[in-house]
Amino acid sequence: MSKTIVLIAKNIKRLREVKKLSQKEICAGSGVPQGQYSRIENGKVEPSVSTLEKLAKVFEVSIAEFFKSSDVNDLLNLPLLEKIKMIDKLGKEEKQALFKMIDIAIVNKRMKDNLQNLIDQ
Amino acid sequence: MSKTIVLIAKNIKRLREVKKLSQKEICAGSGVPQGQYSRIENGKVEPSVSTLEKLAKVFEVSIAEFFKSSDVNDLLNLPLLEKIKMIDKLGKEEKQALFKMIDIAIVNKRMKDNLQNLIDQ
DNA sequence: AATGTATATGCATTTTAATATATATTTGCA
DNA sequence: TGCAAATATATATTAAAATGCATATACATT
Repeated sequence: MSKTIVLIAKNIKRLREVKKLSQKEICAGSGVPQGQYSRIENGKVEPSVSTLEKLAKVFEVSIAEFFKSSDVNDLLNLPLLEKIKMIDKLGKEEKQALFKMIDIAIVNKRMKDNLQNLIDQ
Repeated sequence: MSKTIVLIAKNIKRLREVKKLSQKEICAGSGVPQGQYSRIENGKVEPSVSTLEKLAKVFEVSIAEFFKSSDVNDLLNLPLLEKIKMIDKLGKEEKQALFKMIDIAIVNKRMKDNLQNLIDQ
């Protein structure tokens, strides 16, 4: 039982529960047969990308959402962790200043990426 | 040719180029045969989750990375929930400006609707 | 307990990715 | 240009998901 399949399974089940929908409804909206959907929610199969695509549509999320982990242990392996820990030790003002800079960086990066894409097309 | 496959293909190719590695090297590190890897980079196949898992490992990223788009059109088409999440990441000023614009839009719409009602009567 | 609804499982068939292998094609460079 | 490495493609085989369908099991409501 792969870690990733379990992760996908949990995320999909959680999303369905958040929306308070039955499997039947998800299946009607996505075209995925109920039997197969059940197997996916229970991590019995490795759903294909096209299946995930259909499900992402009814859940109104990006497929990336299915792969996001909220498990601390997974985050522990990220190289970023050390940095985050250090940020956490900073004072209130330093932290706020840092976060603002991060935000600006993100926005700028996204704008740059988008511009680049437009140029490339 | 599904949009998602192309997205995955582009992301994987980009990641490899960033790392300046050959397909051969990626394949040695991941266990994915070179032929198959080539097909993936060219959007000829829909890679399975377990294949993506292997690749994510050598690229040192989360699988979610493969599904992220920096295309403006895709950002515009993101499901509402995703958009809200992105808004949430914006800086204070950007957020306030955005909310003001949304308010104005709503007010305008309401005025238009009311006018229409008066006309219809 | 009985009934209806939701979810899980079983099974045969179809479809498609993964693989191994070989080979063709492109690309970079001396 | 010509060679070598990198990348793309071809084919046959294997493995696993998708599907349709049937049915079993769990869950709730009266």
